[in-house]
Amino acid sequence: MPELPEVETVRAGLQALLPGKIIAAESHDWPKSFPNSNADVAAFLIGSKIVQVRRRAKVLLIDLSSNYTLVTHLKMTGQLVFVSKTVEDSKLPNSNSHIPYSNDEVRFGAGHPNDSLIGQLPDKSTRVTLTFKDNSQLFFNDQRKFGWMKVYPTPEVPNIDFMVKVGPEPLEEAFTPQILFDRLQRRKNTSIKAALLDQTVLAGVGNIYADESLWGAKIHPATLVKHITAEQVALLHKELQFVLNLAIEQGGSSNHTYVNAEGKKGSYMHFARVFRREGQACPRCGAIIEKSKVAGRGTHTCPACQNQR
DNA sequence: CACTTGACCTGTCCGC
DNA sequence: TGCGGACAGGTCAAGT
Repeated sequence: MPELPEVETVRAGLQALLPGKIIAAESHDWPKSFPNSNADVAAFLIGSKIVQVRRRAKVLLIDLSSNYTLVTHLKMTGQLVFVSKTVEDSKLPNSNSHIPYSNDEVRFGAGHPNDSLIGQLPDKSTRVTLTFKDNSQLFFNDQRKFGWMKVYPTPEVPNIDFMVKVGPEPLEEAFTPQILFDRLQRRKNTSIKAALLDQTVLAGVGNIYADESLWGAKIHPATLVKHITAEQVALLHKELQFVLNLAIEQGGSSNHTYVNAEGKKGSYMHFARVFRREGQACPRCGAIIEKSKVAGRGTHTCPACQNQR
């Protein structure tokens, strides 16, 4: 589910709330969602304080005072929900209120199947629960169970296989059009869409922003990398940064309502030009947007202004 | 090595 | 209302 902008939105929100929290307990109901052993958890998590929340590619890194890091991948349907229960249900002015929590509750991530469950966590999709010393909680919900949380010694994080292989961050200054061109050369004989989705080429791009940036650059997603010119790559570089920055500004994309730390909803889908807009008019040329399959993924294109070679 | 496909899971939607 | 199949914002392990 989440791509770079969504994970970055989650990171910023958690960074504003978690530092200083002390972990009092951890529980999980699905071993693959939290593969570390209970003994490890007790030793590395319990009693440690959250120092900071970082991000690399689509991975969240929660650094702890114990010099361990909680590494989290949300995959398709993962979300992190922070709940600070500062008002007891019984103390609410109206005890029948359907708003059992204070405004401190913040829900991060997109795609939760039922937003009415706010205030009723843990729920069916809750895989991991962290309870802090002040009784606030962090829930890792993940309907499809693809995501995971693992604990690593902080100094070893850069040596995790994924971290070693993952490509450059597309929004860092060091990321130039030339670097994008060079990185793409390792996937010369595949489609540009498959190359963009390959995290070893470039970090953080997924299905939405691949389609959106390729539309911006007027490149058909099925175009082979070897047929794309340096000029096209330069334009794609620009469009990637534009789309990712806009999405971060909008708090990410979501088809279900959610709010980030500032109380804003993720509204990039409002700005999407092709993604999930099949059957509608291309905002650039008016042709009808089509949906097909490229690199095994649902792919949205304008048949008129995205040329294929 | 590079590329493609299937697997990992649950839930929803759509056609019969 | 039920059932089968396709599909969903991601990554691995296999296969060719």
